[in-house]
Amino acid sequence: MARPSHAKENLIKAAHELIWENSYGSTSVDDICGRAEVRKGSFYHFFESKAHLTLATIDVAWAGHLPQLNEIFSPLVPPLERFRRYCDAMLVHQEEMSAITGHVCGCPLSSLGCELGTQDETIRAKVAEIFAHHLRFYESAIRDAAREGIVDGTDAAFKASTLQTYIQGACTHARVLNDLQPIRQLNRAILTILGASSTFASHAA
Amino acid sequence: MARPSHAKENLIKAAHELIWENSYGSTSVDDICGRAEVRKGSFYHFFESKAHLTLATIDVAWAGHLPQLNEIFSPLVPPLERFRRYCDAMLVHQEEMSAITGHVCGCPLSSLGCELGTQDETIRAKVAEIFAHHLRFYESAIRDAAREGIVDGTDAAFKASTLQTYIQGACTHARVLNDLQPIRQLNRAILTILGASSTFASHAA
DNA sequence: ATAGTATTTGACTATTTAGTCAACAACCCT
DNA sequence: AGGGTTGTTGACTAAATAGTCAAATACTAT
Repeated sequence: MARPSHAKENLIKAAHELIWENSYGSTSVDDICGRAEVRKGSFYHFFESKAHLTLATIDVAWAGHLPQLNEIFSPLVPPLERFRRYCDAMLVHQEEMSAITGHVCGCPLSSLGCELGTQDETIRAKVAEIFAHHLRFYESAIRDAAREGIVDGTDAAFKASTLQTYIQGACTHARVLNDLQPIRQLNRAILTILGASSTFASHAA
Repeated sequence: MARPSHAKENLIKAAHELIWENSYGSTSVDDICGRAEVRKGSFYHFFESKAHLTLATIDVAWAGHLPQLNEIFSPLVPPLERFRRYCDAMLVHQEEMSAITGHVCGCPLSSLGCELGTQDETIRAKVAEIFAHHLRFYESAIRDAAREGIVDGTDAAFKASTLQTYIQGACTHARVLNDLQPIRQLNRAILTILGASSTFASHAA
């Protein structure tokens, strides 16, 4: 071992920020190196290519996100409150990014997956895999809610995937409209989709 | 007047296809010229830049789409059937593109708006404007359905925007998963969101 | 202290990219 | 028929881009 370095993590952080704020296509290796304050030689010391760095970026982001998901979707939390907290956290996150960048940025994974979905199969598959993980959180919350009689439990899998589609739509839509409204309405829409009355919702919360 | 030409429309068609199939960022002016079989000088004779061509592409696509929307969402069509036809048309469209390209391509407007939302305000605004038009179709269908007692009519605007968010999510999600499933489930999910029982749905259809 | 290893650097190449331009060609109108 | 206008062409520039590499450097472990 020799010479400790923050270059690798700086590059990952810079890439994550730039791609999220702008796009994969408009973010050059030079841009990433510039923000990370790392020279290009170091970039290629740590990563084979921009695509490889992007994969690492996804891994690191997911590793950082999972503990939060585990906390929010903990079986100890009442099921509808899990969604409420999830939506709250997302709104806070989006508001922060919006304040920093001046734009609503949406979901980095979703935007990236959409942009590269037809072009880079490795990245597409990784994004899809992480979405599959999310689905399990939703599904188990729906089943728990069904057990408590708060929502109809038939076809929890369909409901979960409907929720996921909706959540992804809210992020995309917010970015396109440059307006946080779709994310503000997220929890309400989720309750609508689940067929849980808002009375129930405030009851659960 | 002099010298009739298909160059302009060829360029618009090529740009639309390439950007939809791949992405804005990965589609170069040379790519577009190549597919359109038009030389670069002609490109810049008709368009100031790639962004300007893209704007024209959106305009042309929307002009071509509007008549179909008017037909599908005609007040003469029973309201829930409008959505059913809309979903059917979308699925057919997506299946065609998927067969041609080998990938699920999603909604060109949505993908483009998402990719450029934070970068090109002109394009973002135009995409948002077209989405606003769509919203009116949804909203009027919901109101008509409410008048017939098929769905709850309180807050039709919220329901319409929820639908739009969902539809956009389905397109994005289908692209990311490279799977038509979210689009196949679209109509069912729309009925769920509207709170119309599937019995009602098949009744209306 | 120093040997070994991981990291850093900046200068380098080759390719792709957007965009320009002056000369040329085809068509319409009169 | 031929003048004016519009469209076409290909060669051009300048900038951006991904990626390479050999030499230098700084740390760690012994």
